[in-house]
Amino acid sequence: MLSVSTSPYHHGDLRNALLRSARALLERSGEADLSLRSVARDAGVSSAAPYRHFADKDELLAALAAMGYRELTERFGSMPATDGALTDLVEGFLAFAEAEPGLFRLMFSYPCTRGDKEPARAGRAALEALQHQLPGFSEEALTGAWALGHGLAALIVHNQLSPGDDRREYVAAIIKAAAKASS
Amino acid sequence: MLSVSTSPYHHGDLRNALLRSARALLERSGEADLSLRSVARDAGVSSAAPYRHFADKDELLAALAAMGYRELTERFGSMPATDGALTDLVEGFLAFAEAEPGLFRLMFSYPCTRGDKEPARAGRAALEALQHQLPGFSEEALTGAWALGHGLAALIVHNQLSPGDDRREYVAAIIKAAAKASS
DNA sequence: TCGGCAATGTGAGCGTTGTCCACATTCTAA
DNA sequence: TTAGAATGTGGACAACGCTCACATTGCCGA
Repeated sequence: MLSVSTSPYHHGDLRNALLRSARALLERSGEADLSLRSVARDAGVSSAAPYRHFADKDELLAALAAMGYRELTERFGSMPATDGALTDLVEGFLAFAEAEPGLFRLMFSYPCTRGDKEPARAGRAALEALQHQLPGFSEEALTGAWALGHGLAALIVHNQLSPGDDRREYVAAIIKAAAKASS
Repeated sequence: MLSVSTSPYHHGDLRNALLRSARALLERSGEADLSLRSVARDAGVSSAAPYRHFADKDELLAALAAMGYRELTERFGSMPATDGALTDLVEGFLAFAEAEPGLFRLMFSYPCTRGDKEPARAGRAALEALQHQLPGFSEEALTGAWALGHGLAALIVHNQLSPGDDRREYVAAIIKAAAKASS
């Protein structure tokens, strides 16, 4: 056969291709329109193919969420442990949520009623990694910063809050105000 | 006719009945299994009936989320404006999320890309109501407490954190630690 | 009082989805 | 080389969101 580029029967790296497609579709069309079939279409395979790599749709989403947590951890990994680290931590959440709101929403709304699911583990791992990376801060302080970052980012992603021009300054102001009010 | 209790053709209060059914199913089976058809079944009507009261499924969920925000506001409405108000505020989130995790998740994961949707408005309204109820605190402090409450509750709902026996003390410790670390 | 219209409910049906199945193709190790 | 594991296909099924034409009921003006 001289046919130039008939796609081979076996894809070669379908699992990652599906994750990439899903991630792109998530940002482009939103979670509601993210069907397994559309992911398969985007990756150029049949609608049954994904089941060779993920038990069900949920498992694909879980892998995507876990991927997000790992990248969030990396982002924090390159953070200096200075005095403003907690502000940087919160600000990092906002930057992440702004860059990929779809993935952010998926990560933090994934229903993990059973604690053994992958995203829950990945989330805990991210929190624990943070404790290693910033040993100067107490566990409570880091948990608080994590929660504050998540909460602020969620408010912004959901259009209930819009920080001004300087996001970092805004975050610092909120932390300072809350700290003063609760002292 | 002597038939004792044939349900009448017209329900009478179907809209609220649907909301009640949806809310119950949300807690019992989770959001993934919450179909408009199952809500209709639970309310004892045909699967097309809900469309006389909600434009689509999304609108029902939006109404449910808005309802949640109103109840959250009420909860905070009866809060004394003492020194520990911010801790109470955060703790209120945790209590709400614990009581109805399904509704909590729906409220805070509802995709409001367009800012004019009802839940986004209800969320903003709740935040603004808080500023009226606790005039002694700055807007930044209240926003921070709101975000921290949301974030901590999400961590707990998603099984990534389990506070000890005394939740309020735990919250206070986190606020104090974060405040100290960022001072 | 009655007649008609708006409001509200029904059942059937369309297109899409998640998932499974039997089968086809390719890769790999013995 | 060849058997079996891995990976892909097309077709099917039930459930879903949603729409339509039609049925039933409540209510208001003549």
